[in-house]
Amino acid sequence: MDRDEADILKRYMVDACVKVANSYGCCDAVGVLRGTLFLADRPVSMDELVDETGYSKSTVSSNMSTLERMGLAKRVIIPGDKRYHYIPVTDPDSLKKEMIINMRHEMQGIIVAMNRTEVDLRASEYLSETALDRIGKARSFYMQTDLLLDLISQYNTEELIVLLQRGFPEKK
Amino acid sequence: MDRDEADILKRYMVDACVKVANSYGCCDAVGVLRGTLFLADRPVSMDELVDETGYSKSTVSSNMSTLERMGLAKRVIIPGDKRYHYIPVTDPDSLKKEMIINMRHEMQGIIVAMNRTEVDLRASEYLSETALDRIGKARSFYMQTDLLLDLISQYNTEELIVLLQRGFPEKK
DNA sequence: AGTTCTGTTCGGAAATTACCAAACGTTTGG
DNA sequence: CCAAACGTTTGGTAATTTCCGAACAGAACT
Repeated sequence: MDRDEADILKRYMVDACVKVANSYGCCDAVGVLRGTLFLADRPVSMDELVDETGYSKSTVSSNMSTLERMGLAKRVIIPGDKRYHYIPVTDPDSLKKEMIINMRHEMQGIIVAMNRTEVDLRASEYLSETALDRIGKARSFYMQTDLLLDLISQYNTEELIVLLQRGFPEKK
Repeated sequence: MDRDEADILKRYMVDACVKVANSYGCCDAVGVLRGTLFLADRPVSMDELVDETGYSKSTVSSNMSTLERMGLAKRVIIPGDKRYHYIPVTDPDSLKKEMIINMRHEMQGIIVAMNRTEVDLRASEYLSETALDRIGKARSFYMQTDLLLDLISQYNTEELIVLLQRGFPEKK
């Protein structure tokens, strides 16, 4: 397969991955690498990624590390080859797990901030009831969502779909 | 309340909001504005936001627009004042709705990209079974997740928690 | 030991982004 | 219908980020 045709094939996936990466605050390279890896038909070495993406070795190295940290790529050992090779993480359970971990992390950051703010607010002589009230309500939302995410993580997606499609049988 | 004390009060919320904003790919200003708005005890005009955040009028204007577009702030009319005033969006249903819309949008972008890639792959003479298989599996994951999000959007959070805590009563 | 092949880290250049100030339309009030 | 107030848009600039190449450190093979 020549380079041009490969690039055409990769186009849509790479674009989509870049968008996703950006939405996570990552640079384009992370998305490009993820998309490239995804469409490879075997574990890919760093040189090959350098070759296929056109990025430098250092760029590929650092961005593959972030992909690894995000749980979206894994290193595998190819017997008889001392280089690292990467494979994309594609199994539903891992992807779902990562997704939920990220979201919960975000929720908990907000909750902590709200708790601290509430303490400060109460200690302040210029107490704003509105702000306190708003914090209370918003925090309970984030805590509920966090709890919900915890529950969601205890089922697999198929089970969740069944449960929610069934709904509340008692009320018609 | 003097400026210094106000800043101390705002600190945690603003920090948390900046983090959230960044995780959505937004610049710091969006987070600062959101946090400031959140802790205000009444609708806030643009000048006040300029005052409190230290950003210029143009920066506040454009970033409040994005906040509005994201469904995290709303404009309200104060009778007898021709200026716009902003209030934060804090009600659980709106926040949840926005969250789910964003996620589904992302899912659907990926699904479309995978469909296109699959067509291209099948049309290619260098057909990679591995890539095709991987696309199939990953797509079904994203489609399932999209379906799940749709189901989730049909309940409110309390209901979801009850449903999931109950689980499958038939199997013990 | 030395040599070659790894992958990571570091400093600087290039490109992008965020921000501001000024100019510009719009609306409100006189 | 003019004047003033308001908010948005538009270059230009400063700061950040991204990326590369070179230097570096570590392993494997000779």
